[in-house]
Amino acid sequence: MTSTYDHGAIEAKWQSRWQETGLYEIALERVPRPYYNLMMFPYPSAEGLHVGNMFAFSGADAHGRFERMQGFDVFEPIGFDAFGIHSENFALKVGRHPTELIASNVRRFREQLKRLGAQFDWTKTVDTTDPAYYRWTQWLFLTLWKGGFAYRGRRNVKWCPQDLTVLADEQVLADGSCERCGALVTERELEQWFLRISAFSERLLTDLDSLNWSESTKLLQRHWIGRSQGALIDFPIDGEDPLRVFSTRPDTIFGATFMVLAPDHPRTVELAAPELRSEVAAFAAEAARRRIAGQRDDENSTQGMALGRDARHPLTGNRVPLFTAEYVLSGYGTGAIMAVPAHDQRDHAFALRHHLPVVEVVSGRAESGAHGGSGSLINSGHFDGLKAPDPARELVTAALVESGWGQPHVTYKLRDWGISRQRYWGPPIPAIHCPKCGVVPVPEEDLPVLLPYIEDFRPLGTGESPLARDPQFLNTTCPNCGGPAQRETDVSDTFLDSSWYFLRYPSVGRDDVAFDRELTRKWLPVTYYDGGNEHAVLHLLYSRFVTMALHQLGHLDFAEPFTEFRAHGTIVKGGAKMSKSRGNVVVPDEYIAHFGADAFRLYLLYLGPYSETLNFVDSGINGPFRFLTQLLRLLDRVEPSAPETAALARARHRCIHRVTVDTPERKYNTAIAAMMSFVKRLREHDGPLPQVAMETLALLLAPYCPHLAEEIWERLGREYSVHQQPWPATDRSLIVDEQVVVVVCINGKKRDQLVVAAGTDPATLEKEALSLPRIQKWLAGKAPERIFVVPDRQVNVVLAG
RNA sequence: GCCGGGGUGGCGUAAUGGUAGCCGCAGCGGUCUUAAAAACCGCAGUCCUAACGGACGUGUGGGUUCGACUCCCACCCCCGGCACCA
Repeated sequence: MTSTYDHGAIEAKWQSRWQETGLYEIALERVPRPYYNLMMFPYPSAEGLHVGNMFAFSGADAHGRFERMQGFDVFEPIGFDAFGIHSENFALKVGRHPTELIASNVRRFREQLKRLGAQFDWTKTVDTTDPAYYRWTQWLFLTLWKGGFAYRGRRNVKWCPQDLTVLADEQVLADGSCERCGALVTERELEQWFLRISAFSERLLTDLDSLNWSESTKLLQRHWIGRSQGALIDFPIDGEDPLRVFSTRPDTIFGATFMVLAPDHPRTVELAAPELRSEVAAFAAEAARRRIAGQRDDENSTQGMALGRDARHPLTGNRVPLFTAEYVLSGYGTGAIMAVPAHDQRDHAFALRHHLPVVEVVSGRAESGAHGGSGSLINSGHFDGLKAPDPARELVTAALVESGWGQPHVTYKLRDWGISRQRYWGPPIPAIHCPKCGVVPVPEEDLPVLLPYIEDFRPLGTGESPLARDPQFLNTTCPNCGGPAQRETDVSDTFLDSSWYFLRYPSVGRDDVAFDRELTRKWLPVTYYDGGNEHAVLHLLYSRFVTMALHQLGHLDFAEPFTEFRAHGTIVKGGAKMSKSRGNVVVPDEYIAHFGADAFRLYLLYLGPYSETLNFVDSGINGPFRFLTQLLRLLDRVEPSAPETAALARARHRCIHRVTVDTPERKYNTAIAAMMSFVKRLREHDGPLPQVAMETLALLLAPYCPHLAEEIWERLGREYSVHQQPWPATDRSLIVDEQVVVVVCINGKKRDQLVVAAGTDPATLEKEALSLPRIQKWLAGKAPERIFVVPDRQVNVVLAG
């Protein structure tokens, strides 16, 4: 009896069959046509896999399965990104130790992922908290360090003076207070590890042009890297070193009427007139408080004070007074600017408030406030009349270079990657602090540096990681001199774990190398990467950096890790992001239990275009579920000897065509709609159904509903497995209709229609259209002015008047 | 503020210069049933009309075109990212 859809039994049956036969285990060394189908591995939260994960994995898996049926040997691994502050904070909250908590989350995730029925190769899975993995994360760090890409530096961290702990940015509330105790958060400077991503700023930017990635993702990266071209300009100060500024518009230098230093610029207090120094220092402190709190409004963007001292304009020798103001940031350019109030809005607002002169140097309309500055230079000495910004920018820069006060310069917003975390739940950074030898790397043969089990893993009050609590861990000997030494107690950022996991997958199981040279050459770079744009600038950029560095150090043959990247959309409900506080979280398990994984996958992909934000509707899954039920029931009507009518053949090939075109373009929704239409057509068909119709449906459905496709394939008497079959071919001669409806319009409005053979010539169409009684009536004896004929589509009769 | 992505029936969406609303959801009517569920058949943008038919209709206003959801200009709203980056 085939008429009931027992999805539970069907899905369990095929999942165990796949496992028994190792259908998705790829012989990585041997297979001839490697295709590395990667999706972003999940962070195993306590809530379990959410709908967003299910959606992404369904889409990415449909892609992988489709490519497999195109003849590729598709390697599709999955893993767990299980270290990190999120996990640790959650463990703190529920009062359990992350070691056991995360392990149980991972177990749950495995089960859920298996129920989804994706073609994951479970023999090649990765868990970032496994010493067999993080040993190589530590190796990566050492390799980068030895290669000159890691260094120690000082950076401010957010610090709660009451809890005596380092805070993550998201633990600071909008008013600058600690989310736990409400105390005002301050900053504290700590010595930390940095990775020199800025070494590749230019390459990370220019490579984007040739990468086959979603444009939306590339745009986010370009923005984040933030390249600006301009000049460094020195303004001399009597009796002091000159003050250096960066400007993207050196051509407006004649309009520089004052200068501004960031409150925390190292020279702000030093350059202030002696009687103002304490006041300037107080201002800087207050500015720092507001900056930590993330407070910014129009009021404090014009807040600032004079330093009581002047610089000199390098080209005119005029006096230019110095100020400090909050709107100038220490972290960008040189932390000081030449202010051109006529052509910069912020400078203009500041000048108004502090009654400073505004000198226009670019002609053009300036109705109110500053204008952007394109036009011709004025008030600029012998540069007057030059077109600005270009070519004036270049000529003024040249003059500055000649005078010795300037040089061309490119700056980037991208800053080096700070990887130190003063926390517990991460891989220990493999460094040793020796009083004699300084900071020395842990020898590679001593890896992994195991994360010790520490009962009390709460952050310490010293700004150090809780690992400092464990004397057994802390105290060691220097690998260099053999004397007593202490281990680095910070752990590394989770993003370091995920910056290289794709390199590991093919080499899982190898305990002698992070990644095998031959396997890596064969399988990487990743053929296709599917992921969310929330990782566009962190994970995806860090992975590119790590790959570039390893390439430069001779460990990889390629510099870019992901040949093709496609961003998927997000699932929302009621137009809003799902969140516990909104109470609109969908628990996928219930849907899968009730409708089956196939129906759930189909529903998620049918919701709309894969790359867009999509709205989850509770009852929506009924449609795809009914479709699968009907499809299964059609099997009862198959007679192997039944011939395929011409009309059915056309419908079938149209369906093949749509699914074949739409699937690789990730238009899963329209591909599914095409299959639904074909099933509808079969249901309306009188008499027995030809076997080929159902076989085709099984093949087309295989990427979307892998279990039911197998079931149908088997019930049709075909050999296991449907997923090893070649994709069906489209007969292009059959994808157009024999007869077409041609709409007849008067002045663009539909008035009647013709049914004619496809390909009828325009002259005939025109003649037949005009002879229609209804059209005759509209013409009312008048002659048409013009007639437009679109073959197989439309005849538009234009009447005067 | 800047940069993206959107705005189409009650809802999710389809159509990127040629019949707007494919495919679904929810709804309504019917068949079957003691009944309900399931299943199956049918209706369904809005307004006018007894009907034939007609008018209007893709965020708003303009434009290009024989013809515009689609292209151009201006604006409004929603979502996401960045946010004093000189």
